[in-house]
Amino acid sequence: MPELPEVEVVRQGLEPLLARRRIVGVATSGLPLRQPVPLKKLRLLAHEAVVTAVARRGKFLMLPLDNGALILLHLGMTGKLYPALPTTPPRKHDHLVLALDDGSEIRFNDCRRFGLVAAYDRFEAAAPPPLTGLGPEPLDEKSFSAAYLLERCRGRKTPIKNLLMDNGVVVGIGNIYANETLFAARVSPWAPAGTLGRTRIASIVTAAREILRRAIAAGGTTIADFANAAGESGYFQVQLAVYGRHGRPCPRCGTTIERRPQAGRTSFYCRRCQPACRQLP
DNA sequence: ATATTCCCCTGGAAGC
DNA sequence: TGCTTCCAGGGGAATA
Repeated sequence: MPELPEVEVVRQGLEPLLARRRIVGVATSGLPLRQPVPLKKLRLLAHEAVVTAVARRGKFLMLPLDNGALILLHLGMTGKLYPALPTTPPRKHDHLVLALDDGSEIRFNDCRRFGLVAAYDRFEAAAPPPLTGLGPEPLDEKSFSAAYLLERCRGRKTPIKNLLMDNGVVVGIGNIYANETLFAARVSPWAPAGTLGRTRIASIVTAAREILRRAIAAGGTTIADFANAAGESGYFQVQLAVYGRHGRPCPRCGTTIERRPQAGRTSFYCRRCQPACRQLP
């Protein structure tokens, strides 16, 4: 569920609770997430170590430790992080508990278990496998530029939406924000990437950045159950133009929003604002 | 190499 | 009311 804005909102909420805290205990549910949770390695690397920061790369949360090690978290579709006291009753689907030196705990809860908890020692931490090969951060104007995206699209027949959701091209854009970005840029999700000219590509880059920024400012998008570190919902969903709005009027032209499957996910679009085959510069 | 298809898992909503 | 089916913000492996 969480895309870049939601992960960033979690990061912001988690930082004051976790940064500069010493980890004094680690516990897990024993159930595997996307991969098994490396309890022994976590205990070896994290016990009595201080979390120096709460950082983000794409949809990954990074907890660098003062001994050079790194804990990596990914929320998958349903991952949540919440603070608790040792006396707080555990919730169903808690899979990791970090006990801190101030007597509090940070718990990782993930109903569908598509999330990830990984740990890397000081030598591995420079290039943890899940982070290698990731594309630029979309909010970084230098690395995620029109020139960059144009180059990545060149010669590609794959639909632009698939490419936008490819974390090797640009990180953090999932199904919601890919749909919203393409609507804002007036580009069909099925447009072959290589057919888009500089103007369209530039609109996509600009629209993506603008929408992600606004979503972060709104606390993220809560469709079913996204919550920040304080357990609060986001409210960007009220600003969504097309995602989940099939059968309702396009906010720009009034045409009924349609939905169609695309590459295993659902695309929402306005057929009038985002005509399928339009060659533009 | 590149592009769909399926699968991991649980639970809520919609359909009958 | 109760049962069944479908669907979901991600990502990677297995197929074409």
